[in-house]
Amino acid sequence: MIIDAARELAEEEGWDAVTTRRLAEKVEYSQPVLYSHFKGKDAIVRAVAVQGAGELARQLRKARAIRGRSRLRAAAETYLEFARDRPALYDAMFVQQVDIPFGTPEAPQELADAFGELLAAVEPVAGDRDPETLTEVFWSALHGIATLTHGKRLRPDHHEARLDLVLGALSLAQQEDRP
Amino acid sequence: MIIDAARELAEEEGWDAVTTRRLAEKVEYSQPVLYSHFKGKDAIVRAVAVQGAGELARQLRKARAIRGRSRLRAAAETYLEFARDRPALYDAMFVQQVDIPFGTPEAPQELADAFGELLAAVEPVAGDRDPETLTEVFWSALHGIATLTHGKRLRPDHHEARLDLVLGALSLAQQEDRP
DNA sequence: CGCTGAATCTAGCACTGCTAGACATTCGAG
DNA sequence: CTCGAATGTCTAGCAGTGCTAGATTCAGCG
Repeated sequence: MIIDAARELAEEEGWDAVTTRRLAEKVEYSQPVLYSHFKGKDAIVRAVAVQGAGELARQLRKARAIRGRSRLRAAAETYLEFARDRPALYDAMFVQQVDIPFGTPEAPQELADAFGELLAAVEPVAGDRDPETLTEVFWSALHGIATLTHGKRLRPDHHEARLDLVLGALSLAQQEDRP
Repeated sequence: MIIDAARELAEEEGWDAVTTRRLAEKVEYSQPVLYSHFKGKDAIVRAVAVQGAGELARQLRKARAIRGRSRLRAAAETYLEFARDRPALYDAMFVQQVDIPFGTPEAPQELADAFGELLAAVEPVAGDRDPETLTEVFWSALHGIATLTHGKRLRPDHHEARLDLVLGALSLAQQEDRP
């Protein structure tokens, strides 16, 4: 309930508006109650982030239904749409430095799932390249585009072209298509 | 002087430690003096960011001396080293949402210069791809790697491999090398 | 000397995350 | 059925934040 309220508040007015007092007001409890359920504000943000990762993994999984050549594109578009449509959620997951363990075994399942979905989309085009490392590169490119776009640091009307270039550069098939 | 103090404080203890009071103490003035020179804390951060962009542009320019096939690599390594060695500066420039105009003509010269350096490094390998858009993609990939690495979200011991994959994917030469 | 205007200061506002201690309610043992 | 203990919640407060109003100091100039 606290997590949902925090997420809604962040999505409506941004994380700056998520103060312990406003959050307490929204869940209709007094402020200190939050601290009996979470260690602090960071822990709440972390919980929202993990929940968001589950949501992202689910959406990527749906996109996975689209097979064949456009599967990498489907994953990329899904990822970028998620970042665009849920900016506050994306922020908590990947921008704010909430120290969630990532690579390690004690990383939340939701995060591992999301990465796994990306990996599954990348694997078919990996060729002789290491799939995990290539997925990290794919993810980095998407993350860079997502955050720089959100910060209005890329030309807005070249989004499609950028995506085409990323996919073209990463996928072997496209490379072989080149004359 | 205020800008330098802010940058030093941020580089030593992170942006969280940069409060108007501590900053005032460091420059040996009282707090309100800051507001007669800058509109607010954001303006100070923005000034530090612009200064940082100039620094990045200068380092990229030095790297430009290295010609030929490895020029793209030199730019990428320089960029990532800057992000790694000056994390606070990088944060102000590209992570915190300080609303600096980016694409528009009234963007600070320093930023245009930095982007221009990346563009110059990308152009030789662009082929029939649009150089500006490809530079945006290159930048996004580097930015993604920089921020995800800083947030401990990528496997630390695969940095070189990731860089190789990015350069291999973007450069036409490498593509033609492929059997 | 007297004045003006710029520069600087002290004091304070409304807010933040977080916590100590008081209070109420509920539950289990006798 | 009673009564102590445990649980949950509250009010009040601390130290810190960005920012500002108003008082004060001090230089240069007529």
